[in-house]
Amino acid sequence: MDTQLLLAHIRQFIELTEEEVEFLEGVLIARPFKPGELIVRSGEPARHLGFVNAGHTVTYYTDPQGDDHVIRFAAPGWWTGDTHSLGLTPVTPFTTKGLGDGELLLLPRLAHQHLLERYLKFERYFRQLFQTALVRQQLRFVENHSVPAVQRYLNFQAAFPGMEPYLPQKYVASYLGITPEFLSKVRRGLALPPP
Amino acid sequence: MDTQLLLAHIRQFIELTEEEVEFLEGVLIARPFKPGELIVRSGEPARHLGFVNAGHTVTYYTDPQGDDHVIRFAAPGWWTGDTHSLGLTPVTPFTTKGLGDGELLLLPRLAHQHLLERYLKFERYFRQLFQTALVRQQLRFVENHSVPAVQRYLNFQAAFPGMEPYLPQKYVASYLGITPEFLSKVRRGLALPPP
DNA sequence: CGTCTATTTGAATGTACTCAAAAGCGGTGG
DNA sequence: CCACCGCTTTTGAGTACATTCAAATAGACG
Repeated sequence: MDTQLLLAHIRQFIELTEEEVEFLEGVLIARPFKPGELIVRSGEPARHLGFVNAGHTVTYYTDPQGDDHVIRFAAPGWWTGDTHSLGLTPVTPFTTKGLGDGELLLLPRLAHQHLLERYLKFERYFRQLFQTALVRQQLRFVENHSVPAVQRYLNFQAAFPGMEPYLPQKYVASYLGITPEFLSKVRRGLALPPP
Repeated sequence: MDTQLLLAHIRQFIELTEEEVEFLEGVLIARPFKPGELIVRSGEPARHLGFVNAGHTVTYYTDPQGDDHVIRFAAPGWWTGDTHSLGLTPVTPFTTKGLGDGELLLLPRLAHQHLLERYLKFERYFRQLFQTALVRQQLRFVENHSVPAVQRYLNFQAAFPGMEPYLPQKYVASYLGITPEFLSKVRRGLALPPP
């Protein structure tokens, strides 16, 4: 199991001892995935947080009408977006799906709890993770009410350079908070603005 | 200084020793506020996280065009929404304003850092705070693209019962992601649906 | 190849916005 | 105490950004 990416990520925030690394590697589960494979399903009780080792993933919420709403994409070196999986409630309303081939490191919810109890230091790591994610999410929320869709699409491309080729457009549309049809028109408008 | 509300809030998540309580009370700053008073201003370097002891507050982001976008309201017993204040960057784009008379307990950014270094346990408290706030924010984000404004308004009333009388409508509108004019029309529509 | 899903395109529609102006409300000072 | 001033809320007309519905086209997969 290759934990290099994850360890490097953690070490950006806290220092790690041998013992901590070993504990961590003992509870992580390597989980390869294939294109379109559902890794964490909405409505399932077995939950874990995923760290992307290779490939890309999308995490989305399925609303009561059955429509999917993308919470976040993840590339190698990122955690997937299903923070709900770590919470107290038995089932998550989020689904995480593989895009293309790749591999995830799964941190089961219980292992996460044991990790935090045993090595309090990890609280700091996750605190910082959630804190920055929260601020980003707040700003993204504001953006969706103050910036038109075309600009949001351009901002998205600037924020995640090189990532778009791996993502189905319907998910990009959902991430931007618009319909796939409208994103198609937005793209057409950007492609031929001169006439 | 009355720290009862805050201590009770913290004790929902972690246990506190005498020493920790004393340290905390030593760094907190009681800050009464008057109607409309700006407590933490957008663009200012001096930053702190606020806990509401009495009254209500609103925290909003001011975009480049000068429009305000409400991130969150706070009632007694809640933290205000300016989590950005705890981050690394020198200035916050968020403003926190008093609604009516009230009092805030301010936790300065540096004191927050000392608190976390000295008593690692508080990392757990804030981790849980941010984690739940993040999930709520994610769900609120989705709601804004899957639910029409009228329903969002009703959801808002259900989620914060009894709070609306304290809040100017223009801020409620901003919280819902609509214009004040449109909220006015939404309310009129709800008031007289029979004809 | 044939099927299934994703994307594109177009027309009609709607939800929410902009702009403008009037009415309401609260606070302040004469 | 009341009149005035500024800000919030209401109302209306016209508009626009984005959606829904429907159908054609393009791609991916077995």
